[in-house]
This record gives sequence, C-alpha cells and structure tokens, in this order.
Amino acid sequence: MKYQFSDIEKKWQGRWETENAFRRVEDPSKEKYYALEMFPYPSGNIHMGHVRNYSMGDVVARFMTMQGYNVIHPMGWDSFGLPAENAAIAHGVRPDKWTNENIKIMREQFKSLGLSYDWDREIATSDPHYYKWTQWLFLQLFKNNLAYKKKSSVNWCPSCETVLANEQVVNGGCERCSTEVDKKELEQWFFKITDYAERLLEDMDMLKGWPEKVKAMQQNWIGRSYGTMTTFGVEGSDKKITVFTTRPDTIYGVSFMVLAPEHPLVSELVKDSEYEKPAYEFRKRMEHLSEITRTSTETEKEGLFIGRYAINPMNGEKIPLFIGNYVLLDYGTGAVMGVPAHDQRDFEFAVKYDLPIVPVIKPREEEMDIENLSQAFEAEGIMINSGSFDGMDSKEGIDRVAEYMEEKGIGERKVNYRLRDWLISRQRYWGAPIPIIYCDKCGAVAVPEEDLPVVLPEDVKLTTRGSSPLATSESFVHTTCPQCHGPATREVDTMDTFVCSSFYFLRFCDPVNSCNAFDMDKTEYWMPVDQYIGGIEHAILHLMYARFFTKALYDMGLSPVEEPFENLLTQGMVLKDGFKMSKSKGNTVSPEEIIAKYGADTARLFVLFAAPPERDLEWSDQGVEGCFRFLNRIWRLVTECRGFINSDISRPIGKMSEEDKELRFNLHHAIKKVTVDISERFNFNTAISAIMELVNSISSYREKSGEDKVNIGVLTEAINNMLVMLAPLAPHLASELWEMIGNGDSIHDQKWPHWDPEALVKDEIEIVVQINGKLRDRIFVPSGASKEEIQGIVLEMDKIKGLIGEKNVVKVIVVPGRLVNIVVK
RNA sequence: GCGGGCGUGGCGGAACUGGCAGACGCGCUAGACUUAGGAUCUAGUGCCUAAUGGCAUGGGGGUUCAAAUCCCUUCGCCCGCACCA
Repeated sequence: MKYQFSDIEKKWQGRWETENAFRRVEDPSKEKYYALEMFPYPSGNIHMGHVRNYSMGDVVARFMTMQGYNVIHPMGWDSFGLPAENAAIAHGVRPDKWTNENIKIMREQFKSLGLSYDWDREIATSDPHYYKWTQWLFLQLFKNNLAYKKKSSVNWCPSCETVLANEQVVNGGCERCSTEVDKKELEQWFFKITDYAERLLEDMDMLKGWPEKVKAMQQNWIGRSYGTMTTFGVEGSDKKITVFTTRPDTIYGVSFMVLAPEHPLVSELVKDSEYEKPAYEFRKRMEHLSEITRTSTETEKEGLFIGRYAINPMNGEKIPLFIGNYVLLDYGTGAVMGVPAHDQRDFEFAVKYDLPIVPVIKPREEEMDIENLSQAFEAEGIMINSGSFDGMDSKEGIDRVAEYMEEKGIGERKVNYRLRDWLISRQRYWGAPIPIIYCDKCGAVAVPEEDLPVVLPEDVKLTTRGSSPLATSESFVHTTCPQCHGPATREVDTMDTFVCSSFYFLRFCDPVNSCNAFDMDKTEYWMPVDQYIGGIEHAILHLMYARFFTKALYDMGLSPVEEPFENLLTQGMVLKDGFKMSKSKGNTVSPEEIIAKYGADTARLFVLFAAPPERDLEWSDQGVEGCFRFLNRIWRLVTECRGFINSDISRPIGKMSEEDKELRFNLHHAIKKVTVDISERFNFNTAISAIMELVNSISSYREKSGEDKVNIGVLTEAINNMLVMLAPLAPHLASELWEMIGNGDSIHDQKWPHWDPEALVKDEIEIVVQINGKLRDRIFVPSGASKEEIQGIVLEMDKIKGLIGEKNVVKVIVVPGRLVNIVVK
C-alpha cells in the first residue's frame, strides 16, 4: 500500500472542517494559551516564508492543545494596502473585490497546509465590520488627546503618492518600494506615541520572552538621552534660542551656534538683511538634498553665517550664529551649541570656518596638548576655562552646571527622545477613512460613534495624483457638521494600515462583537498573546505600534494588559541559492507545487527541520526529498505492523528482553527530548531528528527481534507515542495512521505523552575512560556504581594498566554516568 | 562609531549547567534485491596514517583533570541604527 498523501490530506482537512475541530471558546476551567502568527497581507499567493511562519505557529498551537491548554489560534487578513489599489488602477477591478478574491484563494491555500485555525474568528481589516472599530479606536485616541493634526514637513513617497511615518523610511527610501523619499510641508494626522516613549522603553523589562535584538532595535529607535535645555539670548533682539545638549559641562567652550536651515527663527533673524537671500538659498539647496546625503556622516560639514550673534548665558560671551547642514530640525530643538574642542562634528565645522576652539575639559591624567587639538577631546576630564567650575570633574560638572542653570532660570534638565509622533494619514483610497468632519464653525469634529463606520465610497477616481482619491467623491466629501448641522466636509485621508494591525490580536478575542471593539471579559481571558511568531522586519514598525496601542487602550480601560505579546519568536528568511526568494531574482519555490508533489506534511516537515527557527533557511530540493522519504518510512513501518499491534495494550507484556528494554529506553528518551525541544526552545529541527531516531530504532527493533519475538506491548507503546509526537508536525499522516491501527478518538485529542523515568534507567551504562583528557577506552559499568567502584574497575583494566605503565597516577576524576579521567605524570 | 548576532565535515545543522565533537538529514562510496531504478534495504563516510596513533570547532593565548562551550586577544561575515547635539 502506497502513501497516498493527497487523498489522506484531503480527507483530514475535510473532516477538521466539518467537525469545526479547532473552534475554541472561553473555558474558565482550563488554562488558556494564545498562539498567534503575524497575519498576512492577502497578496493572493502564499510563499515559503508564510509556510515557515504558519507551520511553526501550527506546531505550537497543536502541541499546547495536546498539553491540555485551551488554545486560541486565529487567522485573519491585513487586507488594506496599496496592491489592491494598484490592481484597481491597472486592471479596473474594484479593490474590495480583488482583495476578497485573494483572501478566498489564500484561505484555501492555508487550509491545504492543514493549519489548525479557528476560522470562526477570521477577520479582515478592510471589512467595514472591522474598520468600524479601527475608526472607533481612532476616536478614542482623539478624545484622549492622543490623535492630533498638525502641519509639518513630512516624508513623501513619490511612487506610492502618500506620506510615510518615520519608521517607514528605510535608508532614505520608502519601506514598501524603496523609492527615495521627499519632504513635503503638509497638514497631517499624528498619534502621540511620544507620550509613551518612556513606558515603551521601561516596560521592555517585562518582555523577558523577546529576542534581545528586537528590544535593542526598539531601544535604539526610541533613542532616549538625558541632557539640558539651555536658552541663549540673541544680540539686539528679544528672541531666544533654546538648544539641547548632553554636555552642559562644556558650555564655557561654546564658540558658535548652528541652527537647522529650516529652523523657524532663521527667517526672522535674517529679515531685511544682506543675509536673507543667501540663507534662503542655502535652505533651498539643503531641502533638495536627499535624506541620505544630508544625514550621512561622510557629508562634509557646511554652514552659513547669518549675521547675528547669540549670547552665552553663562559668561555673556557673544557667539556667531550659523545655519548648517548637520543640524536636523526634528531632533532636539533644531539648534545646537558648537563646542569644537569637545565634539568632533563641531570641531570639523570650526576648522572649516576658522572659529575659535576653546578647550574647557582637560584629560584627568595624561598630558595632552589641549591647546592644539587635531580632533575633539570627547572624553571626561577636569573642567578648565569654566569660571567657578574650574577643577571640577566634568562628570560631576554635568549635574552641577545643570543645577546652576536651573537656579538662574537659563536652563533645565530634560529627557529627549529620538522617537517622533506616528504620522498616520495616507493619501490613498484603500484604507480606513479617518472619521473626522471639518466644519467652518466648529473645526475638526469627530464623527459620532453611532455613525460609524465611515464607509469607503465607490464613486472615486483612483488615478488622482498627489491627493487623496476620497476627495473625488462628491457624495463622500460633503456632509453636515454633527455639532451645528451646517454644511461640512469629511477628512479625505485614510489611515496607515499599521493602525489596523495594532489591535487585531485584541479583536481576535471577540471578533464578531458589533457593540464593542472587544469585551473585557473575553480579552481578559485570552490576552496576552502567549507566543507571537513573525518576521524580524516588523521589529520596530508593527511591534512598537502594537505595544503603543495596547498601552493607550490599557490606560483607557479598554485592554486588560499593558504589553500584548508575552513571547516573541522572529523567524528567519527562506533563501534559495543564498538569496531571499523573490520573483525578480527568479529563485522562488511555490508552496503549491511542493504540496502537489509531496504533500503538506512533507512541506511542513522540511521547513521545520532544515534550520532552527530564528535562523535563515536555505531551500534544498534534496532536503525535501529526505523528509518525504522519512514520512514514507513511517507509513511503511506502521502499515506493516498494523496486523499485529494492538491498541488496547500499550504496556510491555511479560518479561522484557534486552531489545525490549532498549526500545523502551529509546522511546522515553525521545519523548523527553521532543517535549523539551518544542516546549522550551521551539527547536523543531532537533525535535524532528529525535523522532527520526525513534523511527530508526523501532525499525531495527523489528529487524533484530524478528516477528515471533516482538513484544507487542512494547512495540505498540512505541508506535502509538511516536504517532502522537508526530501529530503536531505532520498532522495528516499521523491522523491517518492513528485511525488505521484502530485507535479511537482523533489523535489531536490525545494527551501529550509523559516520559517514564523508570524506562530511562539502564542496568549498565557506557562510560568513557580518558588518560590526561584523551579518550583511551569505553567500558560498561553498573548504572548504580559509586565513584569508588568505577575508579576501582577502571584502574584494574589491563589496557589502562598498560597505558599508565610506569607513570604515577596523580589524580582520578570520576563523573558518574559520563567518564573517568586518569591524570598521570 | 553604537547595538545585536554568527564562524563546527562536501552541505543543512547537533552537542543540556565545561565532560565521548560531528546527533539527525542531505550528498557521496560499496554491496544486496531487481528487467531496470533516481524505489527499498545493508555497511561505510571529519582530516592525515598501512596500522598503532596523531590532528581537528576562524587564528593566537589563557583558566581547567577536561574547553565548540568560560576569559583575553585577533581576523572575517551578517543584521539593525547612525552628523541624535
């Protein structure tokens, strides 16, 4: 009988579907487990990355179920986004239709992999029943002053024709299409994620189950620094310029000040002077430079004196004011004090423009020609040329100078973050409309909650360039003000799709609720996500936004938890020939083909076996063949045994032979290894290899024993348990064989096996004999032997005696169960 | 520059708290069965050596009875951030 994987897989997928086998509801009597994989964009085709991601999640879900947990394992679609809109423009299909078609196809593909999802919880972010709550949550943020609109210079992707959040600009290019990003002055909606900067940073301590790398990346992104805001006066003006510095101890060394060319004060300071035109031209030139050139360390410092002077509030010194390319408007205050002696950037600037370099810190010990620096001295040291602070250690000086400034009212200590507010407006059609109405009298007014959702109109021109397509729908734009009932217009921008994915894990707990986003009793039962699995590419974007949302909702009493994801697993990429699989490289392998050729179980097994989960996986056709052969070997083994193994007996019968004991040992050893590898480390690769070893050992047991001497109880126990352990990994085959050998209930309702410590005790164990750390022999000793006994046995061995010869035995180390090391001289 | 990680056979990768380096799989070699096999089974497979034995976890040094594992140093690679004041 041949292993007909395709019939088997269809049979079980059909059965799971009709039985609704993976539907789960709250059950207070059971401990819950929330297994979640990042939901996909429904592109219409799964790729190997999906297969890997979702296979891992499926093993976790099925395994935890067998461990007795009430496992929620939902799936849905991150279905808003540009591809649908672009397809609509290119082929004239409606975005909703295109999206729903794709979802249909992908849902079938997921089912063909045998993934154990509770499809009753399926959601799609582009479904009005879902985005109603995206909009509702927007309004909650709005009411809590966490959503606001402001005009600012924002990132604009000319290819996607929309603005982007800072997080979505990668190396100066668009996160989606890599097109170089421009700056545009626009009025846009933001979420005040900066209000949560400190908590996003601090609460990372709670994320014990997160990879260090991801935490480090977020820390880096939030970029906290402690410093001082110091206010400088401007000569001949009542204007003030505030700078942020982490080095107030160097303030006596300030010899110039640099403002960002876009700094709002610049135009006032140069007004009607000879510097007005050059400053304007300088700014124009900077704006035209790409973000990369502008912010590269390699770019030469460049600046322009603007004819004005600032006053150092510490010593009243007059210092020239510049605008310069290396000062960024959106970090700190957009202005820096130049301390060339102690900051390398300022040093380069000062050298170029021949500005004084005044040392105010000298090294603690070694003598250094502090008057003739060849580069900035950035280390700590002793303060000099600093008035009453002279002689003070600069490290202490940071605090003392800051205190002094606070006393005099010229400065204050401040924590500064690199993190910017999250820009969520998008000038595109296929997203959740921002539920705001503009009224000439009342301003920006929230759409009343009972009017949600604000549904996407269909009478739009999608091809409109440069502004939101929603603006082209007369019926959508014109409305009445909810407050004064006068004529008003709707906001025409839609929300960043990352907003939709910032709370979907909460909605999964209560997916069809039409009165609330999610009921607290449900989220309280299921949240937090116990295991989240997805790609590292979301380390900052999605994972930080989701954390922010969860915290904001927690503060509003809408989320039971402050952190959404207890444990995070970031899986590696699937590569072929050393590169990420991509259509443009032509190195893709289609999951559908692999499933057709070898079946879903083989596909799953391969992606789990070929590499540990976090590491990149190199695709190997031969590796796939190997997994297929392994499943065939199991098929043959079990079908050949089906006639004489008995499901009623799963314990050894009568007296056990050495072979019986060995098989039992191997079985319980495998149970232990597979259990530990899956539950503690998610090392599916080594778990699978342990099952392979077990299968090998069952085969050789049959070989050695011959049919007449097989202990049916021992063999049955081994095969049954092997199938149970195979069930989360290759669920179709395991189900089929389980049923074939006459076992009752579904294999997935079985309890995960426990290993029997008794079976792991051997009568005799092999230990290694070393002389001076070198392997010389191996011997069997009784497993209960004491150190002294083992030492005695070993020293009496002829081979060992011969090897020791005339040398003196200095020391004998005995590690029971492992080795004996004889140290001789 | 800062942060995270990696380096083990021909390949993917094992090795728990320091205790037999190379589990498992792929590939390869030989053999068996077969009309045939790219199916299946058996045996072998880190390198050097005829063998006893020696050498091996990027390189060098150290700690230890014992190091892939701990420490120092050095080289190489990957990823993230980066004129952050």
